[in-house]
Amino acid sequence: MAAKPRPKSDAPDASDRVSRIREGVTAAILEHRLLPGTKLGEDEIGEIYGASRTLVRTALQQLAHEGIVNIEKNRGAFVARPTPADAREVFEARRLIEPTIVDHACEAVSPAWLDRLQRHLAEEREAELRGDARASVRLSGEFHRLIAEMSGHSIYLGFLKELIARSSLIILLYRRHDTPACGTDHHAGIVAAIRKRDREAARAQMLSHLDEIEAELFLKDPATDELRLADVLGA
Amino acid sequence: MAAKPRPKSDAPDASDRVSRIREGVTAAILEHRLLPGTKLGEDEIGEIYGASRTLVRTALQQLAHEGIVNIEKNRGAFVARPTPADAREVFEARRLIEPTIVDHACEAVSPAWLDRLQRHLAEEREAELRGDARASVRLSGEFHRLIAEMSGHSIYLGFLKELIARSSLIILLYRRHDTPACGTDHHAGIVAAIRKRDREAARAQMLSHLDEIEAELFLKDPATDELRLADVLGA
DNA sequence: CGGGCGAAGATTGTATAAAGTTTCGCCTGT
DNA sequence: ACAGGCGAAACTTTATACAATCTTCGCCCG
Repeated sequence: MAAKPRPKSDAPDASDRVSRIREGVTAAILEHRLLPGTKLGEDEIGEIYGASRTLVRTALQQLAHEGIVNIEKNRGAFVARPTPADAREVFEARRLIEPTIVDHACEAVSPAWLDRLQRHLAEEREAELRGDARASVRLSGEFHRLIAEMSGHSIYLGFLKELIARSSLIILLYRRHDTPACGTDHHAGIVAAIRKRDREAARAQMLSHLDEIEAELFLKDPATDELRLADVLGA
Repeated sequence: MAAKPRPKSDAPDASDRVSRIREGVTAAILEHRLLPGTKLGEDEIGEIYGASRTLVRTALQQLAHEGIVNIEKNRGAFVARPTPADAREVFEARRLIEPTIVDHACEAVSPAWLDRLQRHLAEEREAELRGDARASVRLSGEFHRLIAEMSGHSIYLGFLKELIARSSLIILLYRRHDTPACGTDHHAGIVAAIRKRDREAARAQMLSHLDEIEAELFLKDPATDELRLADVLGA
């Protein structure tokens, strides 16, 4: 009669070693410590985490499936370098999915969740105040993921995790100015709408928030090899 | 000028050995030759494909990420058994994403694509006529994937591939009657709308098509262990 | 005769070693 | 001096061997 814990396949924070590697590398990419194009050698990572290449390889394959790492046959794994076309696709998908997610989040609202959101906003403000760009980037993505968790839809959550990870890379590559990745004010507005259970307002604010993020990107179209090279040299 | 400078990480039909295993197992699951709950032993599969466990393991991990296989620690891999709650999430996601996909497909329409769709419809009708249930199930899913490919959005395509695979399992588990998985007529109607570039009609038809599929499912809620057992014995 | 304990078997998780491929430096020939 | 090719080093890929874990079946005890 056990209630069936049912850890499912992709337990969010499984404490096994491959998850530690995956989350470590993910954090490094999302906080922009690892730049797009960086080679991720198996020995190198294995040394850092004290694991054999078998585990590292598993973690890298998962990251490849999430789209933030490219694995080239017989050449190795590299931090992904999304093209402008990729960027447009990612943001189009987010504009489609995230309004629906906040909609559901409005129905799942509870004091515990509101508290959690409030604490997150405080964390974001704090990071922004002390000018910690890395923490800001990470927290900014976590806000969106938090709302997806709140919605209770595991499929949307899985999709969005992928989209957020890719977005972080895109923002790094194509942001015009060094403005904060997401406006904390927008996030506060979204939380306010959720608190009032105003689904329409929440949808609208989420949509305009995403539009604003994308508007700050400079998505030049051709992305020819020459321009790519120029990017690398400039970086 | 090279049309394909980068094969990307998840090439759809890479001809390496792990892809062969993955596609073989996927096909078996999607054609309902492997039933939910079936254990997928590593040695067993490795023997079949003449590969070592390393490659089998890689393939199984990919399938786990796609959601059609569950990997339980120290126990092995099993064909996934989606719950009714999973089923509702999958179809909600499809209702959100697929109308947008056909919308884009309408803009990408070309004689070559129309021909491809037409040939696919013929294949579906043929399979249905000769009562080949396995081929029908497979082709039915491939129709939706074809439209996603047509839309040109690789992210939507990736998401939908996952959703289609899970849908196939869901339909197997929860279908009321032995009706064909998808009405071929509906597919023909959708193609007609695409040909006319009537985006609104295409969206509407796709939506009602999905509604109809879900309506034929019997998503009992509790899914207690006793009922599960009854399912197995009945199958 | 039923239930619990325990050892044997089987299966997965992990590490290490062998094999194949790519890349880059170096050398030779023109 | 430069272009082209040869070769070694480094890396990924694949296979195999070892360790840890779970399952199963038999046996003993109540």
